[in-house]
Amino acid sequence: MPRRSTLSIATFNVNGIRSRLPHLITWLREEKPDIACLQELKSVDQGFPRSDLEAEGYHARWVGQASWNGVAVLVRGEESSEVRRVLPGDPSDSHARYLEVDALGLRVVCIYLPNGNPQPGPKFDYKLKWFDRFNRHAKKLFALDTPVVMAGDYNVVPTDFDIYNPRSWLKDALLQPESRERYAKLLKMGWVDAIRELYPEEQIYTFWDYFRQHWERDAGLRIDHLLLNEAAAKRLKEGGVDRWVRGLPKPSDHAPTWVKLKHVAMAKKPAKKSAK
DNA sequence: ATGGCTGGTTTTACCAGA
Repeated sequence: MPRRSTLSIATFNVNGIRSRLPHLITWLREEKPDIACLQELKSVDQGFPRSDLEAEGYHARWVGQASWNGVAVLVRGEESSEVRRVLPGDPSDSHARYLEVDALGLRVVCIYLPNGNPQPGPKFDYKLKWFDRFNRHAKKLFALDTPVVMAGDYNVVPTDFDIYNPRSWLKDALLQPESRERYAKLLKMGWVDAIRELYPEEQIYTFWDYFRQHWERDAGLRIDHLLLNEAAAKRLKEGGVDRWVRGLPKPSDHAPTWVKLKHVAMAKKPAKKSAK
């Protein structure tokens, strides 16, 4: 296993893992995240490119689904251990949107929160219900002594500062007060929005839609988030957005977003006996 | 108010994304 002084954890909505595999591999080689949470695989379990990623040195766990959704966690040079692959609270929910693992001394939660458009409507109702279930579970996770990182596509623009211009998005599910209230509730629990913590006064975007040359005009939204519990927030060193990946030809509409945490000791050395 | 673009499937037409 590679020696690590810091741990980097990234989240990347790939928008189709098979069509994005070349970009994903280019990015993994260039940035070498220790842990990568992926969303929108749009692939059944059998279609997941496990061996391609293993050839790059990454062990993967994933939850697939035909056509839509799908999440995965990649760990460089080490296996993760699965904690759960279903968000608790609704046995009838069959969407592949959640994966929770232990890896490299961290608890890592990878989420693909429902988009919720159009709103109002059943999809928006589903979004809010999913969000409520997530918040209930997040409350339990926050209490862990282990550092916890909840990373993913939250499909929420937390404030008007997190979008180039809210005007044409006012009716969108991503900006609704009901969505924002639930995100704010997480922060109120104590979860630290790592990117906002690091850049309190900069406009940071993680998503640029494919329309109207939004990328070229840097008309973006910040919707991919990494939330840290206290133990993780204490170790926060840096973070950022790998915008260059959004600039590649035929890109995902999201860019990888990441944090670096001071390394978590994996095992304590036996205490030295005092020399008295 | 609409549509602009993209990936995946049900493929030359659709759904969903955000």
